[in-house]
Amino acid sequence: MDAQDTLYLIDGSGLIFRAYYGLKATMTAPDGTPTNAVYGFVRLVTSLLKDKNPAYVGVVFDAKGPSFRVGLYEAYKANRPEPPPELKPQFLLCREVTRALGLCALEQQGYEADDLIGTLARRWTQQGKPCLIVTADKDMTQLLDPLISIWDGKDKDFTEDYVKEKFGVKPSQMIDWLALAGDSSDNYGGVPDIGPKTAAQLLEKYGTLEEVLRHAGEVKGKRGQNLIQYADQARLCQKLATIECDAKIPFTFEDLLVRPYDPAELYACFDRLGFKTLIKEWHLTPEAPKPAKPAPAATAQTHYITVQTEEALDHCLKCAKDAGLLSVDLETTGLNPHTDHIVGIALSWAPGQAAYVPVGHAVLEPQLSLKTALQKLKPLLEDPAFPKLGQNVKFEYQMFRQAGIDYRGVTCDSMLAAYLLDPTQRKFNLDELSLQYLGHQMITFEQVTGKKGKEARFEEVSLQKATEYACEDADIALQLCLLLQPRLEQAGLDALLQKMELPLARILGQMELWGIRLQGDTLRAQSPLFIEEEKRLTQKIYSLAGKEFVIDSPKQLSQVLFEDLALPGGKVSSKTGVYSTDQSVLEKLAEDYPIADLILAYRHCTKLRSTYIDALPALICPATGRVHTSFKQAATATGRLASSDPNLQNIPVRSEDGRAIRRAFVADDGYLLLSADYSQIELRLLAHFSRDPGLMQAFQEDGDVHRWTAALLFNTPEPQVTSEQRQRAKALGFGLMYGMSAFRLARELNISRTDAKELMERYFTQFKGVKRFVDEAVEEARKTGQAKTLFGRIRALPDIASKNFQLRQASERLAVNTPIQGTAADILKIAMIHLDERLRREKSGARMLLTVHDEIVLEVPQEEIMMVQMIVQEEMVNAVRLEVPLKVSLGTGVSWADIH
DNA sequence: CGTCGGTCGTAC
DNA sequence: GACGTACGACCGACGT
Repeated sequence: MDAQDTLYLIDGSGLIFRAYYGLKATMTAPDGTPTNAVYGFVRLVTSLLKDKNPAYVGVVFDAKGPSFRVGLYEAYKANRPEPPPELKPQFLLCREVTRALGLCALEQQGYEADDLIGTLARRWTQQGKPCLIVTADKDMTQLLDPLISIWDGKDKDFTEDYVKEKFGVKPSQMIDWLALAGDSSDNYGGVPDIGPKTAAQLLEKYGTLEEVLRHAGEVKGKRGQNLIQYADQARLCQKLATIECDAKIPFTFEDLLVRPYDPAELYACFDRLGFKTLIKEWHLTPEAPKPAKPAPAATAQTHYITVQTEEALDHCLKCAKDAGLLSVDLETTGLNPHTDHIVGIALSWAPGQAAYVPVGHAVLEPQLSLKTALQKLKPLLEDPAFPKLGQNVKFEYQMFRQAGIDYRGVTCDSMLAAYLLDPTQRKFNLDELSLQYLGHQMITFEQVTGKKGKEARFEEVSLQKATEYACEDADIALQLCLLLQPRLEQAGLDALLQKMELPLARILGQMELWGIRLQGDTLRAQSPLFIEEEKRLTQKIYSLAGKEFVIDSPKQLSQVLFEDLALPGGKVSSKTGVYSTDQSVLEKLAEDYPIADLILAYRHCTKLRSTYIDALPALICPATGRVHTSFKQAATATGRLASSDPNLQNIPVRSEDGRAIRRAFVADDGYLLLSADYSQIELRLLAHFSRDPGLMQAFQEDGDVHRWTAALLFNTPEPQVTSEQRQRAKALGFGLMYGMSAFRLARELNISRTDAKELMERYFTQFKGVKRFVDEAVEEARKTGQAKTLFGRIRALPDIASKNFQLRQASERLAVNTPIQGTAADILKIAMIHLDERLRREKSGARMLLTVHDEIVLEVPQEEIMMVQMIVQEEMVNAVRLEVPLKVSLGTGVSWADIH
């Protein structure tokens, strides 16, 4: 279905009412006029415009004055109360804003909105074109037919099945159903004693109202009598419920064409209503419209073609070979490489030049088969010497791999390039990058499919539309790569892209494809136990609190603890003014008040259950029985990876209950899990960067670094260091890397601020190199405006010289922490790349599955376990040469819990 | 009614 | 206010 062919009819009056009651009535324009209904209405209409990009829209309102139905029945809508005074002025405002948006506002004396909608919808669909009605009014379902569909403006489609399920009748019986059951909002009663259920039963049996009335004698009891007595009333109601589809109206469809809006007028309109967020979203300004700004780099002229023959594909390949590069973008049925498949391949070889090769669209036009297309493309795709470009090439790598192609020779990924240039940026999707770097607004997926999110099926899109969309993706990715490559080289980041991020993308793609085996039943069995425990704790907490409340709500909990029970509350949030109820506060309270302990236990239970026990089994891929996390390579400010869906980088390990969750992660049959993690990598990096002799020696001796530090710090022989001294040394070490304050250290160690301050000073006196490193890191950041890792990865620190003390201090902490955390991330990435290469060379059957910041998890054939342990250790330890040795600890087991 | 920020807790 | 990097569940205010 093509959005441009569709007529959209919006039931303005009905939606205004819904918006009014749905949104709180506290919103007002600067002049005091209530605006909640207008706001809801505008939100709906604007999102429709954005998502569907329609050509024809009518926004239909009830006319003032009586409708023709009053002539049929005096009391029609008589008991409907006047709209509330806060709503009344909003009707006119909605009409105004409709016009300001370039849409037609329709109304006609004597008719209700329904009649205009019915009439327009029928006339439009007579031309064989589809119509979508946006309304929340169930009465409208009588209009449903193959070309007329109804959407409630939120999440429901009023399909025939939906009507059948909800009301028990077919859409064509809706009028008769209303006639029998009545409609209180329109003040017609139908037949007494007959409600929705009975009406549906009768119509199921007899088909129509007239047939029901004819068989009234067969209906038992009072209802039968009433059917006879009130037959005429029912017939009248039938007339009232019938939407007039042949209204005399002066409009033509040309009136419904969406006109370009006048930005200045729209600004004035939104401004008067006080819709600030909308002004921002639409980039409106009070000035007259500027001429559309030319995109700085995006090519204005585009030549996109659809490839439907082998000859045409050959031609594209020749173009690519002549150009010496190829940008590739796949269109698929979805994002899961295990269950989804390729429906088309977009290729671009020069800015503005692209081709789309559809191979699996559910349309009648001729297409090449996937097999044919891939056969032709394979040599180029697998040629490591022929440069390929793309956006998020990890995905292409995965999809190609599932289709039997070993995608190689990628020399640029626009997402990764942009990430290296500025890793603090929020988003790296193609749309954002296009807007940011090329000043070009791309077509949205919704505009192409005409639908939102899940229901959208790219394979059903016409080849013409698909070509526009897919070619743009490949084209823009190519343009971005051409633009970003030189900038990378300029910034000295090219090697990181070529030698680190691009090779890693391939490995991550492979790791995600493997996934890790998860025993869902093991987890599912635990859920009821946790729920039981939660119930028990809940009751105990209620009884101690003396009332029931939502324990999960920090606000309510704080009220109970610190106001009702008047416990000593400490921290107060600056933003919300609520007493904190976090772990540290509750732990303090727990010394004296048992309720705090119970709440801690409750939190522990609900956390584990909702975040892991209930969530994880749902993410097991039915095709593989394993969970396939998504590793995000462009997510963190420091260069670390992130994991989501599920996040496998925060699976519990510290508590016993938590470890039970790790027990569900197991090796495949015949395999063992092998986990290798860098020991103290960040502290070792601190030693490396600072060249501090004391710290370096601690690692060279390969003992207990915290004990060693404590010995130096407290001037005590190592064996006599107390556990408290060791704990303090440990907290200091970590605190330093994070730029800790004396305040925090004091809290951590439960000592006074003065003692903490003195401790820190002692540390800096003893470890002079560390002090020097911290100062130099800050100084360097101030000079360059950025922090840098050992391998040249950068992070901009715009606030490093800020006059705002807080901002500046935060940046100074980042200046110290980012090189350490980021270098650790770099080292792990290098180790992964070396390890992958080595396992390949040794023809090992071991598979890398996960990585958790300083850890790599592999699945290893049992018979290879000894060899692979050696290999992993070697590659990790030798990933890089530092002033101090790297150390790796290894563990193996059937489950992930067996290892740590 | 949807979105989004705040708080909390898990990991390294 | 007051130690870095993430993801995500949940609540509840916001929008004007």
